[in-house]
Amino acid sequence: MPTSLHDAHPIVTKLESILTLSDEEKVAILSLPMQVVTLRPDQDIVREGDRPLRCCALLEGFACTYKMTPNGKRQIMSFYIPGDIPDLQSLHLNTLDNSLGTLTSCRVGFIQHESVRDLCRAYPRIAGAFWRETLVDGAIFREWILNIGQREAYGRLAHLLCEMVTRLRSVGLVQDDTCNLPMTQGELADATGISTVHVNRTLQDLRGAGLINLKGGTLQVLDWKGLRDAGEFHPGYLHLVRPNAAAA
Amino acid sequence: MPTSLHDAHPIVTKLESILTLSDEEKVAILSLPMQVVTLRPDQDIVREGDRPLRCCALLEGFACTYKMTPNGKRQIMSFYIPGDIPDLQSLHLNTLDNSLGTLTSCRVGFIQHESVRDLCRAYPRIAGAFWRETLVDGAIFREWILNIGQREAYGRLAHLLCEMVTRLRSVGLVQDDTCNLPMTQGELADATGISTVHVNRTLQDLRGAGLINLKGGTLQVLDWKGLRDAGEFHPGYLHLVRPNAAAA
DNA sequence: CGTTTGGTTGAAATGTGTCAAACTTTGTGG
DNA sequence: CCACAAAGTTTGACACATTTCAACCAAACG
Repeated sequence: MPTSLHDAHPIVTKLESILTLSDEEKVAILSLPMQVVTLRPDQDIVREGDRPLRCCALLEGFACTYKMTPNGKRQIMSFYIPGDIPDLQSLHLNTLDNSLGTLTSCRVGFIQHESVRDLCRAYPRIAGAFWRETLVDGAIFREWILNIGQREAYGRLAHLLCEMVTRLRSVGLVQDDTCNLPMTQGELADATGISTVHVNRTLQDLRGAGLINLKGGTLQVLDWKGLRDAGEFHPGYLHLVRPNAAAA
Repeated sequence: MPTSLHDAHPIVTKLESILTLSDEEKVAILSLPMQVVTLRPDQDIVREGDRPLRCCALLEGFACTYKMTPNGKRQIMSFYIPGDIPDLQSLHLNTLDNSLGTLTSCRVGFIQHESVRDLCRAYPRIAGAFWRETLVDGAIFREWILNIGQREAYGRLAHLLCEMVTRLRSVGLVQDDTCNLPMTQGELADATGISTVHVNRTLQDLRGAGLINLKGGTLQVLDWKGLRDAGEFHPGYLHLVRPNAAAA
């Protein structure tokens, strides 16, 4: 629940799910000069090898980072939801080592690196908050390594669904165990390192077990405990401030 | 090649492989109060769930971060070599979401979080350097996700070996295409998400193809170009300042 | 020198990938 | 609003990379 008008802004909501900000800090963040753009689905925002001079804040929609292998295989490294700043790392890493693309239609806000740097200089706690946000990203990458490396398809997909629901819930995008989850089975496949066909069969298994209802871009969790157990999901790695809000 | 005496210190060598530091900054880093300890192989330094008040700098030896699944499977997320600060993230993430353990006997230096914070306050560029170091860690995690998710065993191991050689070379630990690589096949298995048995067979394939010579904890690269191609290895994601020093 | 740890081998079991086709939904232009 | 195209989902049969189990061998170590 928003405690003030400012909380309505996705970036602040997200930062507040990770730590607490003073009103002055919130205002400072909201005053960042930002160029807001609407993008269509399946569009690249930045590409591997680019040397961007700005960051991209996701305001509405779903996006992902990915890399291609020489043989044309794609690995999705991370899904991004409203409030995330998927390429915050470009602030310190000059050359992007992955591409960032939309999954759905997206509203994004571009912020010049210089503006972010100024903000960080003026408000060291905000600098820490941004740093922390990139560290949580890293924690999610680590969990994905475990997920892909050690779990078979069934648990792997269950875990991914748990993570998405938990993250969406933390920014208020889950109602009644139901949320928007618009990625295609092919995209789920590229994220989990499973073939599209097998994702399809495994989702049927999850449905058959009465855990979920996933259709037409909408996910309904029918049995949270069951899904959590299937994916051995423990939300600690997301480092949320209010983990209670995460557990259904 | 060390350009001054200070470069002899692993932490500075490492930071300088990622960016350039002024002499004053180097001195400041070297003046950090540090408790140096020698640890035995296969010892935990910190564990998942801990809330450490200090960071751990690896001065000598090999270490790794890992997580266990409830069924006792282990996933190694990252290998660490001299100069790395494996749990720098704990500066901003209070609860550790992975364990950190030694692979070999290690010399490590513990630095209080407060000392690091003071240093970051006094030298914003160093704060940026540390931030950058955690971002490079994140970039490596992303590459591992791709490696585990999209490549089969042969390429996966080749890629891992390329990465280790490149990182070791960047801190001066490779001579004549030969370096210390003391992890067991079981550890390579846990890092790549392959069974130990299959790691064994795949290493034999790599040897049979004339790419490497790995025995008794020593790796010799016989055909760098061949190994690089097998693993589709491109070192960009390591964000090294002198990428030339990386290519053999 | 025995014990432990790590490496190697073979055979059988299996989860997952591949290929190819059909079906369903979504989106769009006439 | 229908018709068509495009995109996404579902299905079946088969191939295969990798796992598992179990045993044996080699090296390291106290």
